[in-house]
Order: sequence, then structure tokens, then C-alpha cells
Amino acid sequence: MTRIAKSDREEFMATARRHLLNAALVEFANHGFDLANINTISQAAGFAKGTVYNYFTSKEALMLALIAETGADHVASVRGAVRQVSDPVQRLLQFYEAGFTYVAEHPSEAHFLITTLYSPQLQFREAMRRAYLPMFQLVAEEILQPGFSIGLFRKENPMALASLLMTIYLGTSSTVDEQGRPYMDAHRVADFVLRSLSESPASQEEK
Amino acid sequence: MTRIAKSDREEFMATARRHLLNAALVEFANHGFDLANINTISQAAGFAKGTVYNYFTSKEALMLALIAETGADHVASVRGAVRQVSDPVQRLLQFYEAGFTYVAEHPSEAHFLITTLYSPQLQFREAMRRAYLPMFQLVAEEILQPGFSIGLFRKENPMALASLLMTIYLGTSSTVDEQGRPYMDAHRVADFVLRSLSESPASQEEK
Amino acid sequence: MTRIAKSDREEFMATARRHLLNAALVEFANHGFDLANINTISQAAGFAKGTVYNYFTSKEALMLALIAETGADHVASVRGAVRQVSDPVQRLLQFYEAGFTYVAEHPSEAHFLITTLYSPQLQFREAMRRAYLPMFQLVAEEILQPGFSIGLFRKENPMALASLLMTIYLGTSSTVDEQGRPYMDAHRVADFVLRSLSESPASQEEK
Amino acid sequence: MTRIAKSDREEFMATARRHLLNAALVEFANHGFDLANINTISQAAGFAKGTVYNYFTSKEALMLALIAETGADHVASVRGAVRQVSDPVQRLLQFYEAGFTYVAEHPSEAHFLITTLYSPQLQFREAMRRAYLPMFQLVAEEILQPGFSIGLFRKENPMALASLLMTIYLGTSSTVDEQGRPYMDAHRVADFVLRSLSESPASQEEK
DNA sequence: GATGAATGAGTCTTCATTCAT
DNA sequence: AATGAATGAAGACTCATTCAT
Repeated sequence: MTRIAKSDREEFMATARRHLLNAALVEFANHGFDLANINTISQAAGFAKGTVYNYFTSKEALMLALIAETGADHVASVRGAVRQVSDPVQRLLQFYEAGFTYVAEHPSEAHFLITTLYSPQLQFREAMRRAYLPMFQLVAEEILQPGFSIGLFRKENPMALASLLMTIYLGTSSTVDEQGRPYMDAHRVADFVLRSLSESPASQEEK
Repeated sequence: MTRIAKSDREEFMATARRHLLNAALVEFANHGFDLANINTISQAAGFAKGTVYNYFTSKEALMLALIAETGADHVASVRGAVRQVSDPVQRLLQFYEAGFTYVAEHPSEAHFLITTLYSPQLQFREAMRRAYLPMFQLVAEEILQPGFSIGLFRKENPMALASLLMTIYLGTSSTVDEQGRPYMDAHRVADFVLRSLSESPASQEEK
Repeated sequence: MTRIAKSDREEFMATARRHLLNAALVEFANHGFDLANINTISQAAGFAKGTVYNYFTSKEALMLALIAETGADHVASVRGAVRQVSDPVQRLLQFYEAGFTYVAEHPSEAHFLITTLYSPQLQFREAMRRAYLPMFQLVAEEILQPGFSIGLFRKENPMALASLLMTIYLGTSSTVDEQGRPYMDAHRVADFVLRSLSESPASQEEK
Repeated sequence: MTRIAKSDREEFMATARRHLLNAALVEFANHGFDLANINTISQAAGFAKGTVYNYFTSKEALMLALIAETGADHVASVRGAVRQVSDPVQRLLQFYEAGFTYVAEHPSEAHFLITTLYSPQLQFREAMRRAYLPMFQLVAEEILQPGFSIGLFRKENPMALASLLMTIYLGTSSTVDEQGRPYMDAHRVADFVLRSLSESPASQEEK
């Protein structure tokens, strides 16, 4: 009885927390942290002014929670797609495709993540970096490494390559049209990257 | 006489304006637009609070002027380097080298430009895009086109390629260490890009 | 049965009420009424935030109850000591000794009472005055009057004298060290007062 | 020219500062620090909301300035009166008379000083103590010492005596009617104190 | 043109109190 | 009777902007 009641309450609060995070996401994405209005968030979530402080100790704490959770969501979504295939080339393609799909389907999240990644406020940039570390590892260990192992990718400085791939992913993801959809095509980007990664069948330029 | 006197005054005001822009650059780079303090800027430039309004109609106008001028500077610097050579491959290398050099030598400018490019405020993002249009054109018309013409680069969607090259440039430029220097090496990045651009010596993947 | 059950409940509630008053005392003494936090009080008493309102209708009601009960306690303690002796001079000494002892042994209560006595909020000052009326009467009727009767004290405006004695008591009581103990010595204070009270410009008190 | 202009401005600002302190005095005296409203103060002084922050960095800074300046005023007023006479007995009388006069003529100041002296907030109590140190010294060095020197006062622990005299002064000063006038009469208080201080005309106790 | 005091809109945050469970 | 989530009033403080000097 009590268990159920307590469980209900907990569930209810978890829902409320989620509403607040969703409202915060939109507000932060639209206006950025500094111009975001806590009252607007609370009311958009269906609560009165002060209620947000029952869930987050401050505007900053709300922001940090949002970074961590949205970042984790994003990473999980991409990782799930990547792991559906095993061939490194396919995984690379999945990486960009899942990424672009996420951006297209979660425009607010994507916009929030990108703007936060380049926020002038160090604390938020750092939090964003932390949230994206697993994605970096995904690229390095579950896409590049396998490719190296089977001699598919040229083995040049894995960290630098992973960094480049992430950079290209984030950069192209953030170049979107007014509907929030990426301008670029996942296949084109993946193709571009693959050409560079490939163990040159004949060794090309700089002789 | 009057002309000279007037010219003196104009010169003086131009100098004052420049001091203000420099101070604003540092403040905006350090704190972002919203947290930047007009008073701090004015005083850092050697003036009292109100004086900034003799030169810029508002904080926003100051920001927009800074975007336009700093962006133009950046573009000019890169363009100058690119045009020193004529071979498309060399130009591509120069593009990344000049870019990274600029970032390393102008950390505040670079930080300001990057954070503004991803600002949550549309107006600033747009202004930044406008400021970077010439750089985009530089890549498309003075690096890629010549490469296409002489059959050095595979001719696939020039706009998309230019966009990718810019994205890679901006992304790698914004990944800097604590001293503001890019982690990546211009040669490595240029090499990565060139591999993709090259007319496949043997036609690699998609057969 | 019912009586006993009811009595149990009453006892339980009385205990809870006491816990709340004790917690409130500490909080009010440490921070003053305005900065005192109802939540802190309730939790210090072992209850949740809202429970305090089952015992007191408001923060102010809690404060007023605390003033009345703590004041009465203090008065009772002093009165008890005074009545243990019958000689007016001894009573006066007891008055200051019991007072200082109370202060030393109940630092929170003492601090609360003194700060409340001089609170900027009239309602609390008045409540405090009311609580101290019996102490005033004690001085006037059970110390001074007997002294007048037996010609020990010069009979000059009893009300003014009682007021002065109370003032001296409260003032010296509130001058405490960091451990909450009065700087002054009860004997010294009593001696000072007795010299003034004594009849006989020539050869006054105890020979 | 410039000197005069600057001097004018400084004078003007000093006036504004005084207006603010006066308004703050009334507000703090009426409601206490915590309930005092900064906006009310600013507007009562004839300024807009934020102007008070051009003169004081915070509500607390305003309070501390007020404590220091009002305390110094009070001390100066009493000291001035005391020094007008040279006989220790006269000085003692002047001390209480000047004190009561100050209280009667400056009810807000007096109320503010007393309530602050017993504020629950340590920082303000301490500031008040500091402000009153010179008054303590005045009593010890310019009233009691001379009395000791000429054998008028019995020489018992000067510090304790000074403390008692101050206590009596502050306690009686704070016992005022609704118009803010002390209930006690300066002569009566001074007489009470003098009886205690006097070298017993016939040598009473300590043989 | 330079100054800096004045303005007042804007906002995060606190917290006493209510009330459904 | 106990709980604690929800409420919303209240207030200190910031700061872009104005303007008299």
C-alpha cells in the first residue's frame, strides 16, 4: 500500500521533473542560458513560478542536469544505431545517419547541445564535453579500431582521427535549415570521410 | 586647415572607436554577449561608462560592428595567405595553416568568432554567417574551382564540398588547448581533406 | 480508557509541541525572527515542514508562544530563587544571582529574550514586556516593598527604582562573553545597587 | 572653474548620500534591517529604485555606514555635553542628561541604535559595539578617572563600573514612551549612580 | 566629445503557507 | 496528525541606457 503510494508519488515527481526539463530545453535552446527565464520554464511546464526550485537548486543546476541528460540521450541514440551493424564502414555510415536523424527529429535538443558546446561559459562547455566523451569513445573504439584491425582504415593517429570525425559530425549537424534539418546528406559526409580513412588502394597524393 | 583639423578629429575618433572595439572583443570573448558589461568595456578602453554610446548606438550595435570587423579581418588574413600560392593543393594547405595561425595568434578573436557563430541569438549567428560568406566564396571559387578545372579534385557538388571544408576548418579551429592553440595540425587536416577531394587515383570505394 | 487514550494523545502532542518550541528557540535565537526558517525548525524538531502548522497557526504565533513560555520560565526561575530567602537584601542578591545563573545555563533562552526585548517589531517587544511584567512586580513587591517597610531602602519612587533594577538586570545579563556567560559578577552588581538603595547617607547598609 | 564645478558635484553627492542615510535610518528604525525595503529607502530619499546602489554597495553596507555614522554622531553629541563641565559629578549628570536629550530629540536614531545593539545579527551588534567604544572610553577616562583622582569616587574596578554606567545609560535610554521620550529622569538616574559611586561619606562597608 | 549619476525594467531566488494524500 | 509538493508574493540587485553638465 504504502509502497504503491510512494511509488506513485515518485513516479509523479519524475514526470514533473521531466516536464520541467522539457520546458527548460526549449527555453534554453531558444534564448540561451542567460536570457532563459526560470519563470517561463516553470509555467511552460505547468507549474507556478517557484516550483522549479523544488526540483533543481538553481538555474545553473537545471542547466547542468539538462546538459547531462540530453547529452546522454543523444549519445545513446547514436550508439544504439551504430551497434546495429558490425562492419566498420557501415558503422561509420550509421554514425552520421543516426546523428542527422537525431538532429532532424530533435531540433531543440540538437540546437541546445550545439550552442552549449560553444557556450562562452566554460562550465557549460566543460559539462558538454563530459557528456560527449562516450560518443568520442564510441567513434574511437567501436568504429575506428575495428576498421584498423581488419586493415580497412589507414592507421594514422586514432585520437586525431576520432576528433576529426566528431568535429565533422558536430559541424555538419549544426548546419541546419530553418526547419532544423541538416543541409548535408549523411551518405555524402560518410563518403567524404571514408575516402580519407581508406587504406589508399594505390597511395594517392603527396609522393 | 579645416580639413586637416577635421581629419585629426576623425583620426582621433577612429582610434577611440578601435580601443572600444578591442575592449569589447575581450569582454565578449570572455563572458559572451549577455554577461558582457558595457561599463567594463568602456573603462577598459579608457573611457567612462557613457562614452561608448558616442560611438555605438547600443550594446547590440557594438556587437554587430565587432562581428563584422573581426570577421572581415579573419577572412582577409586567410585570403591573403591563400592567394600567395596558386596551386589548389597548396592553397588548401595554406587555408588551414593560415586559419590555425590566426587562431593561435588571435585567441580572443577566434574564441569570439566561434562562440558567436553558435550563439543562441539568431541575429548574431546570422551576422556571423554574413561575415564568413567571403571565406566560403574563397574556398569555393579560389580553391575548389581551380582544383576542378585542372582535374585535381573530383567534381562532386562544389557547394557541399565548400561547406564541408569550412565546417572542418571551424570545427578544428575551435578545438583548442588552454593557451588557445588548436590541438590539430594543419598538415594533418589538409591531408585528410585532400585524400577525400582527390580524383581517386584508382577509384577506390564504390565500384 | 478513552480518558487514558486521550490523555496519551494529549501527552504526545504536548511533547511534540515542546520539541517544536525548543527547535524554534534555537533558530530564533541564532537568526532572529525574520531570518528564522520554519522548515529548519520543523525538521530540527523531527517533523516535516507542514507539521508545525498543526501546532501553531503561523510563524508569528509560534514566536508569541515562545516569548510567553520562555519569559514565564525565566520569571519563574528567578522568582523561585528570590523567594527562598526573606531578607530584602538577600533577595536582591538572589535576584541578580539567579538571573546570571539563568543566563549562563540557558544561553539560547537568554539571547532570545534579550534580542526580542529590543526587537524592531513592536508586537514582539510588547509581548516581551507583558511576559516580564511579573518580574517587574516581583522586584517592586517582593524585594523593594519589604525593604521600604523595614526602613532598609530609601523610599524614593518605587516604580522608578523597580524599573532601574530591571534595567540593570537586563543590561548586565545581555553583556555576555562568547560562551554566553555574563561578564559582570552578581555580587558586584548587587552591591552597586544596594549602595544606592540604602537609607542613610551616613552609614548605609550592612554594618 | 573646474574646481568649483567638481566641488559642487561632490557637495551634491554628499547631500544625496545624506538623504539616503536619513531615509534608511527611518526605515531601519521602523522595521529593522531584514524587513527594511531598499526601494522604499531610495524613494523616500527622492531617488529611483536603483540609485541607492550608486552610494552603497549593498543593503548591508548601507546598514554598516548608518551604524558607524549615527553612532559617531551620538557619541559626539554626548561627549560635547560632558566636556562642557569639568567636575566629575557634573560630568556624570551631563552624561545622562545629554543622553536623554539625544534620545528625546532623535527618537529614530535612538531607536535604531538600541535595536541594533541587540540585533540577532552578530555583524551589526559588533559594528554597534565598535561605534560605542569611544563612549565607553569617555565614561572611563573622562568621568570616572577624574573622579577617582580627586577621591570622589570609590576606586573599584573602573572597567566594570564604566560598563555598568553604560548599561544603565543604554537601558534607561531605551525605555521610552510612545513619543520616544525616556521614562526616566536624568537627575534621578544620575543620583542613583552617584550614590553608588560615592566614596561613602562615613566609609561604609569595606573597613 | 566625455562624464557618471539617475533611471527602472527585469529576474533569480526565498520562504511562509496551503492542502491533497 | 503528518507529509512535502505547490504556490506566489516579495525583494535585493544588475545594468543598459539617458542626459544634464
